[in-house]
Order: sequence, then C-alpha cells, then structure tokens
Amino acid sequence: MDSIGIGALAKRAGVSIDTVRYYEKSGLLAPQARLPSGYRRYGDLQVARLRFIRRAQNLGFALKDVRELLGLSKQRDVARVKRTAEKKLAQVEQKIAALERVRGGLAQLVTACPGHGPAKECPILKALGEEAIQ
Amino acid sequence: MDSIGIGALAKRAGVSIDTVRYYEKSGLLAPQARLPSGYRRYGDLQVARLRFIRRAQNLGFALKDVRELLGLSKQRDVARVKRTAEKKLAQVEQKIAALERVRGGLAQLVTACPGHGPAKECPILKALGEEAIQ
DNA sequence: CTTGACTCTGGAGTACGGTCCATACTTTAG
DNA sequence: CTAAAGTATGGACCGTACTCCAGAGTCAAG
Repeated sequence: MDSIGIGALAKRAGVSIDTVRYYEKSGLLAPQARLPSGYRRYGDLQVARLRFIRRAQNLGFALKDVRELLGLSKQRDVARVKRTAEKKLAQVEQKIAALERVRGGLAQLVTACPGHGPAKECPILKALGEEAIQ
Repeated sequence: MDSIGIGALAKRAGVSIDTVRYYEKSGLLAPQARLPSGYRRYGDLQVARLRFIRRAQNLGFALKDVRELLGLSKQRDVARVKRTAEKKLAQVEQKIAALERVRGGLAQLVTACPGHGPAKECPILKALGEEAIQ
C-alpha cells in the first residue's frame, strides 16, 4: 500500500496531527480512505493538497478562501472556474495594493528617522503621535 | 474642564465605546481621571494616544506590538523604535513579494484559460490538480 | 503475546480583537 | 423634576485557527 497514516502526513506537510483533523472537520482535506478500525489513510494527492493549503495560508488566504480555491478543481463549469479565478486575482491585487500603501508609510518613516536623538524628533513617533501617515 | 467622556473620545477616534474599554483592559489606554461616579474622563493626550493605536494597527502592528511601541516612546528609545519599524517593514515587503508571485501564477492561468470547452483543457484546473500555483 | 507507539472521538481551552447584553446608576436638557 | 441620553460593571459570545486532553481502541516490532 502506498498510503500513509495521519502522523506521517502531518510530518510530511509540517503541520500537527490536530491541524490535519481540524482541516478535515473544516471540509478542506478528507482522507483517501479509512481502515476498518477507523484509522485515516492518505495518499500523494492529500499530501499535495495539504501543502497547497499551507502555502495559500502563508500567502494570507484565510481557510475559507483556501476552501474556495480548492473548490475550483471540483467545478465542471469552466467559465465559472475562470470567473472564480479572476475574482481571486482581483482580491490578491487589492491585498497587494493595500500592503504597498502600508509599505510606503513605513518606508517613509524609517528613512526619515535618524535612529538616535530626542524622541520629539523621531518622525515615527511624531507620525504616529500626530497625524502624518499616508 | 477640557476633558471628555468615553463616548466623545470614541467618536473622535472613530472606534466604539467597547473598544476603548477593551483597550483599557488591555493596558493600552487609561483615562486621565474618573469622576466620583466612576465615569471615565479623557484629555487630548488620550485622544492622540488612541489615534496612535489605530494608526499603528492599520500599519499591521498587533496590539502587543502597539503596546511595545508605546512603551518605547515612553522610554524615548528612538533606536529601538526605528528597529521595530524596520522589522515590520521587512515583514510587509516579504508578504508583498509572496503575493506578487501568486498574482503572477493566477494571472497566467486566467489569461491562458479560454473560459469554455472541456474541463480537462482548462489550465486552471490542471494547475490545481497538479501543483503549480505558487 | 506483550509492549510501546499510534490513532480514535468528543469536547474543552487558548489567543486575538473585539462585540453585545443586562442591570443599574449618573448626567443633562427642557 | 422628569425623561432621555450616557455610562458603569461583569460576563457571555463571536470567528479564526488551532491546541490539548482523557479515555479507549489499534498497529507493528520483537
């Protein structure tokens, strides 16, 4: 058999066993099969899927977003798949734009701050304390 | 008296009264004083501090980071304030870079997908079925 | 067969950042 | 003075994403 148990799966994806079970409960990752004893068995597809989940999460997708992304592969309607992907792309772009604004504010402050001297001259504290960022 | 109540404070900072009390409980914002009745009174300093908290939060600082920043500003430790901001900036930049990779992958898929035809020829489904999305 | 490692289930607990509620008291406008 | 608006407290509850636990059953090696 080329199937593995929950412990091995967890190890291969770098998550905890509890997390795997939590994902299953959340409808993200079902085992390939169960032994008569109830033990979960997983195959390569599940390993890939679990890694996909983790990567998406690391990129800032909430689990419900991940569920949606994964749902794409189940849809037969190609047009709808494309629309969903486009929506997700738009969301990603929005997220990038928001983070770029944040970066701009932070970068400005960091370059303006000498890193020493009296606090009243620190532009970071000034900006936060008064009204500058944006 | 140039002091205001919790409702006015909340309004001036654009948060809810509950949030103000939550921040107080979290050690972020104490009232200037209390009336004999127990009513909280706030001054300009508290308004500024509350706005500081909100702006820092908008820049991606968690409340515990904000607590740290406020502590640093009290200590007038400008060097550490700058380092904290730099660390946060680096985190933001990493996140942007990762999202840009995702955007690239998604954009490629969206433009390659005809939006019709058999599911097995949809590059989006292909990519998800395998493991292309970075 | 025994032992130790592994896994099962259901449920509780955690951390974050609030939000809402009941009940009671205070302040303010008219 | 009265009524409406504001505020107090303590505690429950929310969603997200886990994390831990008890008690019981299962599997794999020697």
